[in-house]
Amino acid sequence: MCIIVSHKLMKQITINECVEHCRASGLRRTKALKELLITFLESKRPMTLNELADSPRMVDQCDKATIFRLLRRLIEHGMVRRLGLHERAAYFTLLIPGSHHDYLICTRCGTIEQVNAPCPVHALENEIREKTGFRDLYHELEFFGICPSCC
Amino acid sequence: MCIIVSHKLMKQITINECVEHCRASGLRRTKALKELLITFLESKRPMTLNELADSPRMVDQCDKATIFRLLRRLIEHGMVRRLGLHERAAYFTLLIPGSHHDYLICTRCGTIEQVNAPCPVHALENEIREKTGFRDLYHELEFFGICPSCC
DNA sequence: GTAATTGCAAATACTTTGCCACGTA
DNA sequence: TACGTGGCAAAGTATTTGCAATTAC
Repeated sequence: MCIIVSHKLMKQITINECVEHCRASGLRRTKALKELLITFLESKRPMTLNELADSPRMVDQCDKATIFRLLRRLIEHGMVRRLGLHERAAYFTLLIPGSHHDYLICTRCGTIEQVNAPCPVHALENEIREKTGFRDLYHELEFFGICPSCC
Repeated sequence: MCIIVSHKLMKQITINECVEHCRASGLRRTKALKELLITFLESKRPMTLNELADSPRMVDQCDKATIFRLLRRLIEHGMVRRLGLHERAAYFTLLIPGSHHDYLICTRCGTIEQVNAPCPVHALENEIREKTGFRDLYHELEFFGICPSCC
């Protein structure tokens, strides 16, 4: 069995899988849905609503509100995730030297608490610093889930 | 030497240190600044602008615009950090089963790229799942820094 | 035919700035 | 006194919704 698959073919497979998954979830097979999925698969990094709407595939193709509602449906069906711990608003944190914290957030009630455990990413951070040449490196680590009270 | 310090005293020390640090950076010793720092130190978790403005210490005390500008100054002086990889807008990402990525973001030019290394937090994630009873746990990990092109 | 989806425009919400008064150094 | 800071109000930008028209099934 051949495990060497062209990226194009791979993408094609994944797109069809994605569309089928959406169909199975009750979504309709619309052009906007397919184009959005392709845009995501081609991007390799998280995208904002504006970036999605302005991408070559979607501009002049469908309204920003449509993409917004598509994203919402895809999130509801677990196919898309909205990054970060914000509900619209930005979060700020005080930086105390020598004090780093990771957070555990309930996606249902929104509670944010500190994780009281040694942060396991320092080694990777050092590796990245050495290999990429990035300066002033730091990281953010958040765990999300449904807390016992909300289960 | 006594290492047992009351939380209240500890906080007092930290607040004074913070205020002094601000003074050394050229900021003025205003009431709003001190109240904001105390609010942060009392919260133990990241806060939004609205949360800060509505907190008991700050409500009816100073304007939201004032807090906004204070936060901006504190960020400029490296005493506060704004969480997440957003410049105002939310980021979305497609969820492909079995595919997890961490990201490396340049805080100067905004470039976002995938980190091609095994993610080191699975063990901690399992530990959190067992110890806290959170369900449907997942995590986000981002590294921030200044990329070689921007240095 | 029916129900989901879309476009357009309007409403919300969060963020940011202008301007002048005020307080800190 | 001089300049950073504050309050208030308005502007700017992102998100979200209402409704009628359209499209997928």
